[in-house]
Amino acid sequence: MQEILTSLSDPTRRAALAILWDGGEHCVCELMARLDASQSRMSRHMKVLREAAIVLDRRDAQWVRYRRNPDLAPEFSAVIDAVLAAEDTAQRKVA
Amino acid sequence: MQEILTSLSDPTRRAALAILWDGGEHCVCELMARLDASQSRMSRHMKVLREAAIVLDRRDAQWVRYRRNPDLAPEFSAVIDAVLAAEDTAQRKVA
DNA sequence: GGCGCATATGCGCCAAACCGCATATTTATC
DNA sequence: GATAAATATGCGGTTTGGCGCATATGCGCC
Repeated sequence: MQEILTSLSDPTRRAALAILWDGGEHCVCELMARLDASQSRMSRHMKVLREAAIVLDRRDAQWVRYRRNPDLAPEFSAVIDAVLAAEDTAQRKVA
Repeated sequence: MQEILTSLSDPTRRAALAILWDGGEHCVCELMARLDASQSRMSRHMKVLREAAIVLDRRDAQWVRYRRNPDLAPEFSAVIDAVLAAEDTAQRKVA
């Protein structure tokens, strides 16, 4: 739980999760581009998410593809879903 | 959202929320005792929760009674509910 | 084997978070 | 008005987190 929440307390990591939460695979380079983050920054953030077991990674040629961990305990998935939904709602309110 | 998650990333604050989430009022001295936290530590943690608008406080004689903020946006309440539920589940699994 | 692209990581720096200790403030009691 | 209980807060110290820069590593291609 602690690790999950620490992971969620960074806006860049939440944004990355919002992208990964579509269920698909996304390479670091894509995340970098979409989130306007430097390479080392993005890589480190993904490491945090990986070590918290929130996401899984897979080597594919020169890329590393990240994806949502489907085996994450449901209680934790529920937390992440709630956070992403809340952020989405807050976003819409502003827009 | 950032403030909410920062608030939730401390275990003492989560424990305090778990107590306050019964809907009742609880003074700092009670939280101190139940969470085995020093006075200044507890007071500061409650300040964080108050400034994030997660809880409300009320002066009552020499005590300050804290309670859940009923007007917290539902998206945020949902996040907190999910976190407390997850922690509860994790707890039961161990016990 | 050398080159180029994608990713990871060691290092040092700076900012933020948490804590204990001491002190201030508010209120009740006598 | 002095005293005691409950709470808040200024201060200094330690830890943790995020970052950029440089460098290492893995992989495909020629």
